[in-house]
Amino acid sequence: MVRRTKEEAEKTREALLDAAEFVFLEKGVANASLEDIARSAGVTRGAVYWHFENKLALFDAMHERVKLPMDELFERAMHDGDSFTALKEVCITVMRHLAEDARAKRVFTILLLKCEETCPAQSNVERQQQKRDKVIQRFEKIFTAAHQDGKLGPDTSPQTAAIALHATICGVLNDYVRNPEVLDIATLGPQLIEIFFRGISA
Amino acid sequence: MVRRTKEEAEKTREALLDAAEFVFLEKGVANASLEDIARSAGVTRGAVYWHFENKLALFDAMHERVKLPMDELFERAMHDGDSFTALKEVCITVMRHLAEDARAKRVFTILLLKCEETCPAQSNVERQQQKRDKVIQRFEKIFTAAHQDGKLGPDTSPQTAAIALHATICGVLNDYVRNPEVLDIATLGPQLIEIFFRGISA
DNA sequence: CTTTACAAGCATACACGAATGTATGTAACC
DNA sequence: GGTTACATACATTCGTGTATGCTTGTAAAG
Repeated sequence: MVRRTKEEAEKTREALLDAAEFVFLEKGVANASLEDIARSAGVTRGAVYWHFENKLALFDAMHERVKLPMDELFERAMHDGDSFTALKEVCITVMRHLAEDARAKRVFTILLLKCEETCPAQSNVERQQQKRDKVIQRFEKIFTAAHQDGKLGPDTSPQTAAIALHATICGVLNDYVRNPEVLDIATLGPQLIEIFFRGISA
Repeated sequence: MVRRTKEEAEKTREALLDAAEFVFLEKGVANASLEDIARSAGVTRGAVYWHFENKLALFDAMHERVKLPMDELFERAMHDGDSFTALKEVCITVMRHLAEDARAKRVFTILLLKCEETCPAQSNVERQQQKRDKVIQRFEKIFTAAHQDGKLGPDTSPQTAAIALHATICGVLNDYVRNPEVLDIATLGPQLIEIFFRGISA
């Protein structure tokens, strides 16, 4: 059955991206064939190669369709004020958002568990690194301000606190995608953030 | 050139496992062919199929050759006493060990970044889950004792503390393998553990 | 102490399927 | 009538698994 109008073609594209999420999640990116994805979307490989150049392009399109925790963390940490408590709120909001946005959760899980980082030159890995650095830099700025206000503990530098917060958040998200049914991030996330900030406070 | 004696055959086996580590690290598990690994070890695929049944068996053998952080964490947390400070030391020791043991670091990196978790029924994933549960249970026991001694903060349950500690450790290790040259785990690991324990203490 | 048979430890050759990329066909829209 | 949006068909590559060949250690037999 041929999609005729432009809107129907767009539907096919979206269906392919949706199918990619589920197939990648189930079989892993490397082990999933374009045939699998096409069939899951109710079309053939012809449709896939019409909309996307190849598997990598499909993967990238799927990736760019969602806003992942680290993107959101950076954006919100930029705009939502510099205060200590505001940063806490941002962290909690980002975690909660991942639990609520099923699509973001799927793609994030794929990136963490179902996808190999091949050569470091891969655009995916590079961008990931840059995001990480930006987030940590942003954290460091906020913690430096807090440090000057005497809010930080005496033996914790702003830089250490920034890297530590990033590691903590990554840890929670990591544990969450590995057992989403056990670890309830909506309640445990805030608690862990609370523990962390208590640990670095004066 | 044919390896003749039993010892030389064992050398070939070890060379294959070593080669597997480096090739998997570089190209990812799925993208690495047995041809790649054999050539990297200076032999042909014939040697690979003589020593191992297939790629999965080779992967498992490589995996079982090392002791990874979670194994060590469980063992040491079992034997090294139940005290609060002892647990801190255990966490730090485990982190430091990963930085020092190049082979363990390689395999751990492969498991985290270079290997897709395919079907959940895979033995690898299951064992990983069981280790995680055991470690957390062990943590919970120690924290329960600390709670009864009044060492724990009033609003943090032993269970929460256990999961939180696990997430924190995973976060550090995760960040470490992603940028080993930036994040110096030998100095930052202990600091983060310190922050965490300060956060949960009364 | 030599000879011989056999198996270990690989290398080489071959068959096979699976996935990819492309080329072509085809129907409907504009 | 041409282009869009696919389906279908084809060629090619790549990796796997297996079968076979070859060389050497090794142990039993004489």
